[in-house]
Amino acid sequence: MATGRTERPAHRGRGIPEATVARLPLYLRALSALSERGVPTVSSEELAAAAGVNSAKLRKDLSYLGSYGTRGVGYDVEYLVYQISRELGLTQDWPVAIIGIGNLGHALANYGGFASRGFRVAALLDADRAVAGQRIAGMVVRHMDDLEQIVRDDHVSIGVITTPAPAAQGVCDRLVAAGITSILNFAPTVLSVPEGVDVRKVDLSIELQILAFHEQRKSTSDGAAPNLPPAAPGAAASRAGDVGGDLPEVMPA
Amino acid sequence: MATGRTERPAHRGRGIPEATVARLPLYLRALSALSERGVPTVSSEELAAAAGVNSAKLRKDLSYLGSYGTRGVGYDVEYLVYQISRELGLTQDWPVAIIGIGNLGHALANYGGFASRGFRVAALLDADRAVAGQRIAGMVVRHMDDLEQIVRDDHVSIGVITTPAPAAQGVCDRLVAAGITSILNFAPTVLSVPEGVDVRKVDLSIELQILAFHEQRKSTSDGAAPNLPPAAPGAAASRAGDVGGDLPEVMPA
DNA sequence: TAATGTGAAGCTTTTCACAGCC
DNA sequence: GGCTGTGAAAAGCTTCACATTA
Repeated sequence: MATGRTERPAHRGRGIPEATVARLPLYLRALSALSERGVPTVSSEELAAAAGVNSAKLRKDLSYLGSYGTRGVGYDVEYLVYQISRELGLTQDWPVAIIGIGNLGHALANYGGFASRGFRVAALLDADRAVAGQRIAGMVVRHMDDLEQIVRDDHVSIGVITTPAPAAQGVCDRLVAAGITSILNFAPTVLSVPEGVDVRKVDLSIELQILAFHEQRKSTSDGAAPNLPPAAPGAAASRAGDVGGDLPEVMPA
Repeated sequence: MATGRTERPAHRGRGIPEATVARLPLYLRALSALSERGVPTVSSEELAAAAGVNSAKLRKDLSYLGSYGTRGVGYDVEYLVYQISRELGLTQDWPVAIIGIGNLGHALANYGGFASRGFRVAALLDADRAVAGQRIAGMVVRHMDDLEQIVRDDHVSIGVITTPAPAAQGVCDRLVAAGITSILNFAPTVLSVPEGVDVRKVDLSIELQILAFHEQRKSTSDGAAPNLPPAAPGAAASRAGDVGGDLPEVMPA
């Protein structure tokens, strides 16, 4: 999410669009796969296909980083891996702390994908003293009391919040107070943070609801229902204003 | 409000912008909290604050659903909860299958947030016969062999893929062949699907990389480094200088 | 009077299409 | 000949500001 800061480093050619930044990791992943297969160069068409975007968009995106391709040939895979890694800041180490060691925190602690690109799980924390002390994924879970000290000593730069929703804002505030300016929030709640702190969220429930919206459209607009869903049992009952009268169970044409 | 009239809600049909759809769940969550606290009405200003957006955007978003507010007053909380729920398709039941019961699948199976809004975990599946048969979150894990039958018999409408990346496309293909048209993918890979199938992805590693990008900018553009990150291991510490790049060699992490 | 609903303006992102270069 | 890099057009999204209405 945008920092809201208006001041720009005034570097010529800087100012990569947010939408582009969000796709760079995708390109990087596709390039890494090519690299492992020993492929030396790749065209925008091929790379775009591997990343699931169209080639014009890919070329435009890459053009914000510089002119790293060769006309008539394509892009050097290794070179591009390096340039994107550098742009994303993956050539440095990013110690991460996971706060809230429930089911999800536990799963993330064991998730291999963390380590792969400069992200290193530096600490696991939990508010429950029964959890603190446990050994998970080769690390001892620390108690929340030590949060500030851990952030300082281990130079934690990214906090991952996997607590229950009610605890999330409090944890967030403490992270921010401890100097952390990048937070990944898995708790289903909106976090409010001061200017300059970036929060990104991962929200299962929101994703499902978006899918449901489109799924609903599919079965109502087509005559042919793919996997007909069973009728609704407990729907939100309307009070306040009889809703049923207006648009009762619409089935728009 | 809402009398028996069949006045069409302004933008019905193909009309609701994708960006708006993605925010409706956020509004719904904020409204549900208000509802539980017994708040009867809410202004766009208040609701927007609770959802973390600005009020003009909120009003515009809601206007795509219809004119559900009252000038001078605000929105009726219960009524709006119902309208958004209906628009999102949450007044019906959405049986979900989770495929791949590793750490993450396990965590999701136990995650309470599923059940809350019409999403019901109908089945857990795994390719490993040692996992199939186990009891998790009150359900018996089924073997992948039964996928097609389960999808059919339980009217599964959404597939959640939590397999390792290499297995994901195969699972996806089978889901699609079985008639599923909505997929939530947690595997770090691009899925290719035919037209008409919706895929949404949740990707931890991408989110972290986006955070890293902004974090890097902060420390290089500001004089004041918040939590100074330790220098990279072997990486060429090329700072914000542009192109210049040579180094066709990679710098993996 | 207070707060919605919405044209219009301003931005951002995507797509097009082709000049330029290897 | 093939493919990148990029202006320009189109589409999509956000914000403004105010007429409108309960």
